[in-house]
Amino acid sequence: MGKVLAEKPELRTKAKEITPLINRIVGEVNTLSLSEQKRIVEENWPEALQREKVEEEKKLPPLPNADKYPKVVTRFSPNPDCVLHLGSARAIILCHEYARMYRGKFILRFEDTDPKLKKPVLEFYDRIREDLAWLGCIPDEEYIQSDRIPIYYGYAEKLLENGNAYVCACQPQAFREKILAKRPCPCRDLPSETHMERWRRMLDGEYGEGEAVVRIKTDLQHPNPAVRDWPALRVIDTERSPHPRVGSKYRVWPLYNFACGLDDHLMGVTHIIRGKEHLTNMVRQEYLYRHLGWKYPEAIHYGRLKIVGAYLSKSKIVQGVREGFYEGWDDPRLATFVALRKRGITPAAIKRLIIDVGPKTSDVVLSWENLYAYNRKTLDPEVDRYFFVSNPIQLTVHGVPKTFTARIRRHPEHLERGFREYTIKPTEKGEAFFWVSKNDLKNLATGRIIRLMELFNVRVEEVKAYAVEASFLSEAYEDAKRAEAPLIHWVSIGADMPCRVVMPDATTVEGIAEKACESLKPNDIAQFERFGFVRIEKTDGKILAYFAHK
RNA sequence: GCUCCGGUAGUAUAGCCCGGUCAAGUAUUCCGGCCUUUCGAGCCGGAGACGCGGGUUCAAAUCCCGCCCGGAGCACCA
Repeated sequence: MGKVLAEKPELRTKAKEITPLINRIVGEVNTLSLSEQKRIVEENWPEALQREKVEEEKKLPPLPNADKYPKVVTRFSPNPDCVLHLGSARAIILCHEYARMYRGKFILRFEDTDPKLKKPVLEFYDRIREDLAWLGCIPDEEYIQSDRIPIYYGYAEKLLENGNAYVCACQPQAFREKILAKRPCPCRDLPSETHMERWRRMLDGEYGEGEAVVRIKTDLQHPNPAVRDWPALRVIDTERSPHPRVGSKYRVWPLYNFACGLDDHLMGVTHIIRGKEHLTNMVRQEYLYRHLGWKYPEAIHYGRLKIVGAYLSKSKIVQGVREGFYEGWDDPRLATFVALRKRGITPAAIKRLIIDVGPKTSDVVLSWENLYAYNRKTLDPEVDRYFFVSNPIQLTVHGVPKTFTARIRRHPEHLERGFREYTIKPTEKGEAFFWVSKNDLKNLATGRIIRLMELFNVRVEEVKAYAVEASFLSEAYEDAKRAEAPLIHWVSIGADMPCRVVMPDATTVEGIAEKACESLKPNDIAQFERFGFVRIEKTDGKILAYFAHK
């Protein structure tokens, strides 16, 4: 029914007449058997059974009103008080991606205007730049708000002169009561000369912390009390709380809405992309823009992003690292970019995940599986494969008739990457020794036939606590296939090297890797077959690796 | 409490503005099969969702109303 109307919209007005007709025909068709129906369709409309497949890379929805601006400008504006983590990924990647999509500009702006409560830390300015570079989101321009204080002062004075702002010297509590009652505080209607005078005194240090604040006039009747006459600049005792970059040079510091509001316009930002916790801030800043005769940029407020089991709260991360609960900013339990990088999670995977999630306003709780799936897809064709035996136990094979040479491809689809080669030479008694994983013990029951991958087939004769005895069976892979023997990986004793893998929960797995892992370098990512993807951290004699995922 | 948002399979997303090719598409996950010297990848098949209740309409994931649930904001933080 719907299909008919969709294809022939001119029939819609006659919907009532058509309904019984269609019902009758559908009824008739349904009396036929399924195969009968299929046959008729094949005879008359064979093309109807063709299903086409179109798979395309997911793209971002278009930016609102992008064509109204000569150049799209976005910005990412972190407070340098922590390293960046997955929670920031949405802002960064969306801003950067949209800027690229429209051949616009992507700005990095450090919002370091609170030397007291959210004190910036010098090391993070660079760490944030590094995180961005790793993600491939290099800013076109960079600003630091603590360098721009005089600019903010200039606008403050202008607003004070015009009577669009005032210096409020009320006790915070007294002001609160007034504003909640939708009444002006005593300072609000004082002449602007008085406010200019008070402003001087703020700058001269005659007011202590909390004694005076510049407020932007809004609407006292506004339904949301948080919007009414919001604070724009306050006094901070920078002798006691010096700013890490400019020390105690300034005593009056702008607040978020003032600095951010001014800068977005001053830097020509056309599209603000930030979390929805800033929704009220947009309402507040719109008053500032009105006073200044500016047009507010387009704003997109996306929802919060979480990932199961990981803290994405800066304060928790900072606290955990400072107290030594975490090994550092790159502790594998953390969802910071440095931690993800250490584990071998690629920027490409993060980017695809964020684009997949898009800019919508509802909150999302991501599952790691989604990230892993993208990462696996990126890594699988790229990285080489090796054997790593976790929880090793010794396997002795008896009756090995000759010397075998195993040549194993580094990657099954890329022969040009070469081989790992091992010569298995039996002792005089015909024995050969291997490391195999205790995890495969379930396959090692007595009498069971198993195949050592790319080598030969054996029959398990005896399983002891930390050793397995087996006898040589045959070489041909086909035998193993016929017997439906499990394929397990192995490391030849003597052609091995120790290896430790740090898991995402910071526990470690001890094991033995094949000798060919010598060619791995720090930062390489490898696939340990039947174990998972790992990033190599250290290789001096003993390998240290971090586990990404299966 | 007040002021705003939001709710499609386990997870994420498309569709909603402009009702009908939606008995809801895609990715991942899980389960089977094929292929393959990995439990990986690939291919094929299957499982699994419109928060609830009313209304409007020939027709509702889509429009309207009520409810439920979730989130954010309510700082001299960003």
